[in-house]
Amino acid sequence: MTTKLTKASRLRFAPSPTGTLHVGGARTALFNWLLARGCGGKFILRIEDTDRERSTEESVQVILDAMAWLGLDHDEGPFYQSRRGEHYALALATLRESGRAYPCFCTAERLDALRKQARADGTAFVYDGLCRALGEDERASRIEKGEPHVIRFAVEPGSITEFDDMIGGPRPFENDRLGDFVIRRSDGSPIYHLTVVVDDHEMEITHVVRGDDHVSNTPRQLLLFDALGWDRPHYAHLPLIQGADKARLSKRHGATSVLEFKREGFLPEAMINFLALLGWSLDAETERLTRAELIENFSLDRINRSAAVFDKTKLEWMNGVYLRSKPLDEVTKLARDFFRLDPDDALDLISDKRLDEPWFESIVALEVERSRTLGEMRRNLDCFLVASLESYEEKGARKHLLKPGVCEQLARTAEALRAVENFEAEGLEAALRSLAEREGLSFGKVVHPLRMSLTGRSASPGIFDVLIAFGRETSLERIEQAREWIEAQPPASESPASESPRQEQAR
RNA sequence: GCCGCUAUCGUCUAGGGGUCUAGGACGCUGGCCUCUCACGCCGGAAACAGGGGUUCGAAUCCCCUUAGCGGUACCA
Repeated sequence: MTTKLTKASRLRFAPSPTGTLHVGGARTALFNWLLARGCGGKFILRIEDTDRERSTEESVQVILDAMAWLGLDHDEGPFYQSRRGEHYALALATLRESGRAYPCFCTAERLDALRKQARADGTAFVYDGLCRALGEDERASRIEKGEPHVIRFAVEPGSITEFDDMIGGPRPFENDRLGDFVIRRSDGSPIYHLTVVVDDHEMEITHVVRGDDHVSNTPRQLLLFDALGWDRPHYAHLPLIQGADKARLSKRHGATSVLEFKREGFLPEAMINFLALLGWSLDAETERLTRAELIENFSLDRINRSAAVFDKTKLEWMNGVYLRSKPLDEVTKLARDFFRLDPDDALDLISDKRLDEPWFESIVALEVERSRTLGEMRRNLDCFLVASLESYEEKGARKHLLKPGVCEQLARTAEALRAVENFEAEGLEAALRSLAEREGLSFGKVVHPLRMSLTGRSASPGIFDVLIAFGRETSLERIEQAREWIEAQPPASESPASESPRQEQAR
């Protein structure tokens, strides 16, 4: 077995189903997947659900869904540790027979006391091996009596475990710091360290690539591999991902679950690209890499040794880049599916039907370059999808609608629009420009109130595009509604800034 | 507390003794484009944690300090 990855290499992702798949786990999965795909080896999915208290089926489903969304397909599995009890029991028996494991009857109270004492002494807690000294006869009789006990692994005192981390380099470890650790609970279930070792061996895992939080587990697992007489896999420990405050990523950092990003309208390919660049880089400038390029170029030796902060803003930028680079019909389909998927979204029947019309593609075209995610696009497109506007953006209304003369001017704008022969960009521009000229107004003074009337906002696609998207009839309707709204507003308050001339200037 | 890992712009990073007056990207910012917003384009501010060594020469090697993170379970 070599460090180099070959077609014979077998890697795995082994999450515990105790919550959602967060970006850290997703990155670990991605790195394993890239490595496997890059060398033509196998990628195995294993669900580590030996903790019956915390593992849930929903969580398993979430992991599966998230992996599928990201396109991280596995060649074998998913295997469930909860269904592999006999394999662990067998390994346990072997260890018992060879004398490398023994029953321990120490109570939680005694252990707690030892822990406190160690703390007081300024040293790390290590089990003192009390029960290791027990004779087989006593062990048998106490077990016979039904005394609760765990099984501990007997660590060779004074020994050293060393391994060469493919990312971190040589890591010698004093086994005395471990003490005889537990490998089976008093309820008879196996502990993680044992299950990983048994599974990694039986599934013939050659390279274990996992989070940095597992480094301290590695010596224990190595000890078990050795005691069982099995070959050790190679290890690579990935630096962790941190939140903006440099703390370990958690719920308080906002969206951290992969499926949350999906819900917000991120694209899996952008997610993959971004995650790959968290702790790994190809060179000094390459930012965008396709899946194929990642597979081809990804390698362990260009992985950073320091933790990276998850920067959502940059992810948003990258997602925008991907969105903009897609062909329009593809974005349209994505948008349509995304809009319909959102359970919180109350698209009425009429607009839902319109999602299938060519018209929908035309409005998507207007917002792609203004949207970084599909969610943002949904919000930007809202004014086109509702039957009528419910409100006007406050600041914009104050600036562009509630000014003297605007209401009347909108009436004349409406007239001009009614008179346009061909309701397309050229004709509309000519009409509005000549209107502005006749009125002695800047073009913007004509456009802004119109934009507010049509979209309810001060920012939108180009006004001609907006007019065309609505069509003459709806455009005129909205102008009329805006005029009614303006008239319904209480007269300008007596704030010094707005003063009297405003009313008088009204023509 | 103890053990371990890490330390380049706010963030992701390039850099592996001279080519570094430290490069790219996000973000921020000035400008151009312009009916607004975006997009795009052009410019700007912004970093080698601190202190000792080693060396003719240190962002690069070593040590210490500091800071952050991880681990310290009958969780995984």
